[in-house]
Amino acid sequence: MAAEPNPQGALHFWHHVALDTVHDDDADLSARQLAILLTIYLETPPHTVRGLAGKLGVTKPVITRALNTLGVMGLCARRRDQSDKRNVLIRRTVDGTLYLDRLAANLVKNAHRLTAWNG
Amino acid sequence: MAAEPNPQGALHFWHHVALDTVHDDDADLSARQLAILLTIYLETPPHTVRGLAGKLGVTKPVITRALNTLGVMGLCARRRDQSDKRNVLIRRTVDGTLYLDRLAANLVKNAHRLTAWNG
DNA sequence: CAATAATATAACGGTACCGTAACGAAAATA
DNA sequence: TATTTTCGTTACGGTACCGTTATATTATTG
Repeated sequence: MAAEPNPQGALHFWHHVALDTVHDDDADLSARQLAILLTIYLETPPHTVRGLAGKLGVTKPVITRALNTLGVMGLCARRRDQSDKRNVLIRRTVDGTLYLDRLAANLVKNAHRLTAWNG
Repeated sequence: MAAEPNPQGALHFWHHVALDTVHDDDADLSARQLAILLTIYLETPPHTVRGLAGKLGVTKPVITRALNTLGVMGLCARRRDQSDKRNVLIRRTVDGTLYLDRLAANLVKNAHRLTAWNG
């Protein structure tokens, strides 16, 4: 097998990850929602609506709506910033951590396909 | 750096890929649509609505709607099966190939993050 | 204190998805 | 030939997203 990731392997990798994601319908997040969720969990706090909107290059209502959905799913939570009450700070949750743990496991499980010359 | 893919690296990898995907809004495909597209391009033809529905574990109208969207985007095309005119066969297109080429390049570009111990 | 700016959200119209159910066309079967 | 089965699509009601615009709340500035 090849040692380096290659385009063909990358597509097979993505294919299996996507099939797993679709199959065990954990939560059908859009690309934007997932990008927001990962930003919250991987980048250093604090996270605000404005900050997330700027980082993703979308408008603020997009972030508000995504946080509504993610909040209902229990994947993150909101809290008023007490030092500047215009701000809303986004907190992580246990369920969100578990969700990303499952996603990470799915990725690691399929990672070997990246370097395969065919699949 | 670590030699093996690990959960933390996997999430950072996915984060960068998602941000790239959101930023250059090539086409905002859902997880299902992308799974369908990859199945069409990576698995051996012929592909039918029923076959795709079974493989992804979804209903046929889901496939029909996804093919409508992918067709409008030019990422795949439909053709009547002349030997059994109830069937619709899904064909690949040049634009679909180019789209997946870009996706693969994005994945390969970020693949090194999978094995990083932190990001 | 009054006026302005900044923040997040709500409201609006439009679009697209979902699952279920019904439908027409074609094939298989009796 | 008449009936049943299979296949893909359409229709329906419901939900959620999008971008734009307007609003309420809070800070800041004059």
